[in-house]
Amino acid sequence: MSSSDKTRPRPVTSIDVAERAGVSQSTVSRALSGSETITEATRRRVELAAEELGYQVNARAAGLRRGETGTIAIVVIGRDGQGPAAINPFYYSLLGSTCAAAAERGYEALVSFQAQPEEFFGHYVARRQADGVVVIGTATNQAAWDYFTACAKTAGRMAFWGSPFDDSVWVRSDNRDGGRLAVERLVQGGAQHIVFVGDPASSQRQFRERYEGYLAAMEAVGLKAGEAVVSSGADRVSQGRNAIAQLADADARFDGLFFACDAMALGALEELAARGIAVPDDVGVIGFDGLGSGEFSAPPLTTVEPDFARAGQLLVETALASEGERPARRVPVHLIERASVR
Amino acid sequence: MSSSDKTRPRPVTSIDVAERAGVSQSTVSRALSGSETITEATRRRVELAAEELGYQVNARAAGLRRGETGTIAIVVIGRDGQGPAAINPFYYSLLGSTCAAAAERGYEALVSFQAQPEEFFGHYVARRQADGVVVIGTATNQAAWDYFTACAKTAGRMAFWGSPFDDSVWVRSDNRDGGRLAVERLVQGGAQHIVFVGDPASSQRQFRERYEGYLAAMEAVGLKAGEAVVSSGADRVSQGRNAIAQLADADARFDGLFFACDAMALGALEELAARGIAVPDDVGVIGFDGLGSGEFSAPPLTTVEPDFARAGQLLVETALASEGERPARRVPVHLIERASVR
DNA sequence: CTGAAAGCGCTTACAG
DNA sequence: CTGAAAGCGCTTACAG
Repeated sequence: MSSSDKTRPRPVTSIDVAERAGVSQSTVSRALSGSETITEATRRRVELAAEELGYQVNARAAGLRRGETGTIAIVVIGRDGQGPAAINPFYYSLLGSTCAAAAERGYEALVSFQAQPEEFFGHYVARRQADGVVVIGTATNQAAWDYFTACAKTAGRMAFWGSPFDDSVWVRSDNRDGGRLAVERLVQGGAQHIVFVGDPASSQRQFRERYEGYLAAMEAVGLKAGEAVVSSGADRVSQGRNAIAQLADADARFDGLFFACDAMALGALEELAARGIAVPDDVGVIGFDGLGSGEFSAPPLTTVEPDFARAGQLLVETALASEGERPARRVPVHLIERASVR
Repeated sequence: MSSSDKTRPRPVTSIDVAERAGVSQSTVSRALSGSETITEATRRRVELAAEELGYQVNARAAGLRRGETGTIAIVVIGRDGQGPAAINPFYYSLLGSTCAAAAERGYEALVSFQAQPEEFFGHYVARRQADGVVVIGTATNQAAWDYFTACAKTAGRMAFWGSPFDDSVWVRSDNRDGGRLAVERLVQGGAQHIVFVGDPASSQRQFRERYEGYLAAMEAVGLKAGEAVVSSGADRVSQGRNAIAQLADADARFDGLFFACDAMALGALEELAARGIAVPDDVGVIGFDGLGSGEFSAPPLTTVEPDFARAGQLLVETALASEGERPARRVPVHLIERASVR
């Protein structure tokens, strides 16, 4: 009685299947792994036995023998001291598409959220838990990026989204093209005085690229570009809010606003409304990231979105690439029209 | 040359460490796993050798021997035919806190997104890839839930959030309490004619519980409860929009609206604005889920939010519980005050 | 086409 | 306290 309580049912092994099918263990292995060198009849017999016994091959044992893990590790970096609730939804979308991309290539995804130094861990490949690791998440957690960048040096097989280091193996949006898209759309909506909001010196390296895209596009359309507006704030949303306050207080002239990310744009939309500045009539607004929240803002936020599916694929490909290989690293972007530009 | 191209560096094993430290493999194992029965000096020597060689224990081999995986599988069910981009952000939050809860208990999280029947897979425990599995995601994918419910019958060690089956091993919000919170807050804001929007017969079983909470609370405060408003639509957002249209077209009288989920409330907010019905002045609105998008809607959406951290913990605990155990299954909820109620 | 045997890299009784 | 040996459940040369 007490013994039936604590004993889990012994898992069925390939030996059990072999016995039932009246073949050897090797044959079971071959039959179930789809080896060519097996009679159709034998295969059928084995499959039947496996089915009857509810047998599933022990992935760990198989992997150990084969030397591959069939797994990719995905670590999502959070802000120090904050839980997964504080993760920017952008990274959740990216996580989702990276998992999907892994599955597409037949890999499992081992996911972890890491925010504090005590919990940093990146040696999945050395520990043979994964064949590669992709790191995504906030660029603001300096300690985390230092850690993972060091990991990459010794371990290899890592791919980054949002790394503050230009020399690491990153995958990024085509940010310059995004800048162009935004500026052209704003101009088309009638804007002449277009301001870029975001810190080009941010640890989020992509911000600078977006600013450069803005610069190039402004020049191309013959408009005068301005300095980037840099505002402070605990998070992106309040940075966006503060940027508007800053602009208004300085009596700056603007009829188009391009934000380095949607979270800032969303904060800005609030502040704009609070100050009675009409969007899109007084000013056109475009963000970057394609956040779902922008669908419900007032007005809904027009934004530049990276191709998430492609981003996931590139991240996985890069993490799995062997020494010499270097897959594409730029993810195409497109404009999502909502209602914050005329 | 070509050989150096293809050979990955041979991973260092515990035998290498043993050799370097001048001890046996057993001793390495004991030293590194924190066994009591080891001299401090020996342990130090082994640790040093391991460090110098960059050794990490092969998790797969260790797990195979130990018989545990140290992993929990998390499957996120999506709408049939749609990718991870279409996942309700609520489930991303839940995914995040479930991963965090797993990590807290020292488990890794193996995550997969499953939407189409061809990709359904739940035998992680049988395959020895995980010690338990938690399933979350849309209740609308009937085929998926049928599949996983069947899995649970044979496999055990599964925990569900959002299952359309009342008899499965689920974890849910304290929905009745949520209903009470919403009604009381609406009443406090001056509402008298409070309508519940959502289908009590929905595959999302929690909707019915929220309706029941509404019913009980209405009675408790001495107000007349109405039938639930059920509207059609491809997704929750349009269902919310349509509910308002329905209500307005029927000239219904209402000054308080309680939605079965935030996505519906968000759609409703749009439709309300389009019809010139002022929130919160003409009508108070409360949703359910704590979606981040509600922070940016006009007005920001007051909502009932489950304790995500607790939800993750309960899900993990339940998936890991052995035969007889039955951990708590109700997650407490609280009201997030934003601005859609006076 | 199939089987017997070795071995993937650990951990854990079993001795000493 | 430490070592030699067995074994976790597979897969894959190696024979036949």
